[in-house]
Amino acid sequence: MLQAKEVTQILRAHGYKVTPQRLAVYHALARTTAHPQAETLYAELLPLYPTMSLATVYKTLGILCEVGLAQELNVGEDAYRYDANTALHPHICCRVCGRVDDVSGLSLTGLQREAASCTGYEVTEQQVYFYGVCPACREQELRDEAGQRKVH
Amino acid sequence: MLQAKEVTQILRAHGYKVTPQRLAVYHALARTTAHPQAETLYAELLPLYPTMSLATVYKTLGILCEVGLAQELNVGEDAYRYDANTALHPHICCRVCGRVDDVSGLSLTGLQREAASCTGYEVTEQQVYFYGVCPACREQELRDEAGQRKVH
DNA sequence: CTTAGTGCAAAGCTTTTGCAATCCC
DNA sequence: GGGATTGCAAAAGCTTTGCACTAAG
Repeated sequence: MLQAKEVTQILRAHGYKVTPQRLAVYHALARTTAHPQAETLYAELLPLYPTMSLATVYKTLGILCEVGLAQELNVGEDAYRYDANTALHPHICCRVCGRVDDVSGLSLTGLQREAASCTGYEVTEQQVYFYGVCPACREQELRDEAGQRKVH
Repeated sequence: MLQAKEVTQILRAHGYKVTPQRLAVYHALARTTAHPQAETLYAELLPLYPTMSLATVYKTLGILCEVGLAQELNVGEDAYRYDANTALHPHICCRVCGRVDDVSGLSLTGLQREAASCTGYEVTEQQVYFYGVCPACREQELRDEAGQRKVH
């Protein structure tokens, strides 16, 4: 998570002005690992910035992605999610509760090189998504099964 | 690409009726490797099935994915794409022309197991997307640069 | 004959856009 | 002070839904 000073420098370096709204969106995003949607960030910011609008959140997220302060995720929901961690890392999404977590410790650089040689593309980015059931929901499922067995 | 007979069996096995529209959508999808969007399939089918509606295409694609005859892709566009190849394989998307190709020959099963052990999730599915510039667009870019040099 | 599916139009959502008022530099 | 940015409301797209009609089994 970068400090306001560094964010300011990066925005200015790309020709963007620095506004309280932009800093607020960046910090709200950088503070969490929940990979929020624009709407969620907006709801979080509204109490602190009562005049903030959802359109501004969207415009700001677009700029943050463009200058490399965030990345956009697409786990297959109706809405995009955003991540202030722009390092190359996979994400994993729980099919039961919908949470999205980072996966750290997987090496993906080899994959990108392989993809380039398989396809002839010049490969510049990648996204890896896993789907399944998170630890909390697995436990819940086990408890549900146990409960059902008692009933029968 | 499965025959109509096999598709019929699979739909029936899941309690779905078999209609000309459903077979048509499946075959239109299975015939191509372009990973079309719903709208594209609809436009392709309209001449042959003049009463086909876009809503039916969407509903049918939903069913095809549910019964395992197709999968949904999300390369980060405004619309979903669909693929009748349901084997686990990555996709690569050209940032210039937007085409989406299959990547074959990458082994991903190890990755899935690693992700499970890193996160504690039970991992059931995965999607891998690469982004870059396709061979045709790379050549075009080279030609454009050469042209520019002549002008100066 | 019964029930599911189709097709149309309208609604629902997320995201973008136009524009006057405001703020950064 | 000048030009970018904000915030509002409306628009734009994709996808879903409600419902009368039709077709599958």
